[in-house]
Amino acid sequence: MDKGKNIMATEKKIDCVILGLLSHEDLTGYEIKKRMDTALKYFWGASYGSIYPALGDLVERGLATKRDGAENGRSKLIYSITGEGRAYLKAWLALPVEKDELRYETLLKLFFGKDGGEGQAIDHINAFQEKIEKELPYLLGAEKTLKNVFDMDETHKYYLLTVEFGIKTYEAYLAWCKEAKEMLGLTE
Amino acid sequence: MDKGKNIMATEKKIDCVILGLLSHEDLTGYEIKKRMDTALKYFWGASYGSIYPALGDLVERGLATKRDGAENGRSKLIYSITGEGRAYLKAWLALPVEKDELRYETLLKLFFGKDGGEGQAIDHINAFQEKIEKELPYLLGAEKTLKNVFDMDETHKYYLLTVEFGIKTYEAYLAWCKEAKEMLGLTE
DNA sequence: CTTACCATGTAAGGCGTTACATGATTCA
DNA sequence: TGAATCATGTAACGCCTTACATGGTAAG
Repeated sequence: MDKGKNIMATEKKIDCVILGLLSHEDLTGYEIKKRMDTALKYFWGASYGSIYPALGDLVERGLATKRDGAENGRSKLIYSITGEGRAYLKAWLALPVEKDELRYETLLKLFFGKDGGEGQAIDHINAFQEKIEKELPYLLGAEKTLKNVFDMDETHKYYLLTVEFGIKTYEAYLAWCKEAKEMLGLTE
Repeated sequence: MDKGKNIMATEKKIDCVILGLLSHEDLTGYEIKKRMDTALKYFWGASYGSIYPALGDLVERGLATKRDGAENGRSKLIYSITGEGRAYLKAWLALPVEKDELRYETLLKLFFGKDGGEGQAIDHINAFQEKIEKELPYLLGAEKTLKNVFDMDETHKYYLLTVEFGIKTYEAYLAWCKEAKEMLGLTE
């Protein structure tokens, strides 16, 4: 229940992500979801079903505040981080990382690939490759954009770091796809 | 509820992993867990709390059978895959991959790294790097072993494929760690 | 003799997704 | 006028981990 130096109750990751986003700018739940689907998508995801309840919690616990930001009849709730929220975020950032987790169904299917046959294994690799090839350009685009604002905003340097991670791993994935198909092709 | 060409009720991944392992050899629940903690650990994990109940289900559904394999007083339940189990596994392998998912808390903390400061960001990167450096030798060892049995057993070719994936990505991770620290060091 | 490993399981609870429900506005 | 996007939320359910509970054996 208590992990030693950890003073924080139970840092739910969703809370931390939201607070992190709010620490940069005020946002609506909808906008938070959009950030998750773009900037964070390569290493973290969340659905409305977890975002909205979390926002309610955050406000209740005094880590964020909610205000009405309706514009010409379109209802909108804008959230801001509080001082306590910033303190909470800072405390979480100081804690060591608990878990980095990768769950690739593609690798699972490949591991048992013998039972499905070579052609099927290659199909799975191709599907994987296409997905990566489709996403890589977005990362490359983000890299270019971010490098231009490099010394305009410190925040972007950290963002760039995660983009570089995505690019490097995606490129490694593509190299693997090529090799893997060759390996399978050799013995057919 | 129904994903088109998918005849299978709801292919729970845990069932598929277990069937996959059982398709290679008969195993106890304990041994299945060990496989997950070694060979599969780089891309899939599971706890006893999910393995044992799943094994029970599999037997109930006729996809596996259970037999007593007690040895000198040590109780042991050995599971085997059935013909239906093999058919189920084959059907699952033929379906397209639904989701490959990566959740790296390290990247999350880095994304919001500005709020924690440069030193902290570097600490997180170093911790990540150490973890990778500790695990890479196991993958390299597995690679060597597998390459020796390459044409002895077709099954091992597929296993090798996943090991190569691990090696390639881990090497990319290490390259990124180096670059990331340089990037942070530059502007201090 | 005690630590590590072998071995099986359950119960509670956490965390999150999917699907549902609703409704306004903007753009083509 | 219809589709896409903006916008907020709930309910059901699924899936899994953690912690608990138990007990035998092998090795040092």
